[in-house]
Amino acid sequence: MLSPLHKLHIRNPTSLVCSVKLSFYNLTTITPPAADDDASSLSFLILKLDPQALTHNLEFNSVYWTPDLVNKILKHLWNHGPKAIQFFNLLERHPTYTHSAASFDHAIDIAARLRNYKTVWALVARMRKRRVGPNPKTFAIITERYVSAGKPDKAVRVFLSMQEYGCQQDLNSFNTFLDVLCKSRRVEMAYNLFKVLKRRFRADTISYNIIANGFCLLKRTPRALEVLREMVESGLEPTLKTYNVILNGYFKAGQVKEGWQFFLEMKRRRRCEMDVVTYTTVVHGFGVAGEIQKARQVFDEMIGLGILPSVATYNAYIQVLCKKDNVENAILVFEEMLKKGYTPNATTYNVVIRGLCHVGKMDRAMEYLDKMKDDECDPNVQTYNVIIRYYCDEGEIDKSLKVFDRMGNGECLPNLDTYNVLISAMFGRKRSGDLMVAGKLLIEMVDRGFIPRKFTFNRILNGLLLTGNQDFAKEILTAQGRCGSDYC
DNA sequence: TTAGGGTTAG
Repeated sequence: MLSPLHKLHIRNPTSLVCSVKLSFYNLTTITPPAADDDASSLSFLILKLDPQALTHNLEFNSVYWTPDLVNKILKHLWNHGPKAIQFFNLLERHPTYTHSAASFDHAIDIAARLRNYKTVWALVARMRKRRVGPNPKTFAIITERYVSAGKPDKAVRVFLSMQEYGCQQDLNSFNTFLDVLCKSRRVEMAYNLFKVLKRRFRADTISYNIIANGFCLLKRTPRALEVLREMVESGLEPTLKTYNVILNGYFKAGQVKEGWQFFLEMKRRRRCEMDVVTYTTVVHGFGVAGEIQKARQVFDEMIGLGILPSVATYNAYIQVLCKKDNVENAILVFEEMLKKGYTPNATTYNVVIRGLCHVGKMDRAMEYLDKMKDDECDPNVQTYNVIIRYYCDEGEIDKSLKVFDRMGNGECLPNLDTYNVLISAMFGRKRSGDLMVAGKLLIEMVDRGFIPRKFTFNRILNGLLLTGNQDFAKEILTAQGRCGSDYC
């Protein structure tokens, strides 16, 4: 059955609205699960229309809304937070459809990323009122956002208050929160909390692995080993994952010799089986250290032992070949991967594209971008960012703007990095008009909920005042005013 | 989304 939304692939907003109305009115039966196309067409419509127009044009009662469709749309609108929240709120007034817990979680994540905590807590309250949450995942999201916004103390308070919101706390939520702190490099804080609460939550191997991995991320392998000693003393046995954490820790800290010794030790002790993650860690570790021969040897060894490489293994191997060997050799491995029947993912393409860009083969990088579409592997924001960045570095601003336009027309919205790279590039080239483009990009990014650095505002404002463009400078100042109260 | 391996470039 052809989706009723199939006609939405029209880039002209006016005709788009008409086709939506027509197709929605024709809709009488229950639609099949949301196709990606439906989600992107609806996202495109939501982006084009202001909320009022949306209420009038989008026939909410006629679309067969499902949590799956709503989640897909929220994902599409990830880099346009204000629109995503408007859409979510609009749909919340729907007469029959009610949001799922997962959709609430998405919306909460988006609001928290915009640092709009008032909305976050309002959503939590609504979630509770409708009896769909909040759940441990909701709190994982909220605490993670507080930590990454530089408010780890607030995150701890939120974690400790979970029960007041009717959300049960257990070892899982404890471990999740420890991991949130560790991943944001607040490892000491995580460790202190761990010491205080480990008895209450009956900390397990996973808790210790999380803390050890945190210290490894900080390249503090000795501290990680200390944590594991503590673990053994408390009567818990290390697992393969524990060993993989330490192995990775050595390589991350640049202790290649120690890593290799540890790997041999794991091999020697038969009781410790090794898996694809172990091998991927070592291939990547040697590669990053520039020891390509060793990386290749370990890669071959794993195949010889019958341990199947995963797509991640190939990605790691291809990446280090690009960086420390030769992009053509990396492409040979990419081709070999295809021959063996693997399906490359966006990361695979991204590392190859980056490799090509890095040696100035921009045309071939663009070919791979097209190839992604043919292979039904959607380019993501990182894909575009790499190409835009390298075009900018080469001074090919017009080409990078062309790629940027492709994003705007397609299914991938630019993120903070995209805007920062483009705006900086506008200052590298002393051409009249560039300042205006930079200013327009700046306003667009603010409208989409991104917060530019103060430096960026000042740079553009100074330029505009020097060229006597007072009116546009005022517009920029208004945009700056919309950046929130805790802006600095 | 209870833990371990793979994305930019600096």
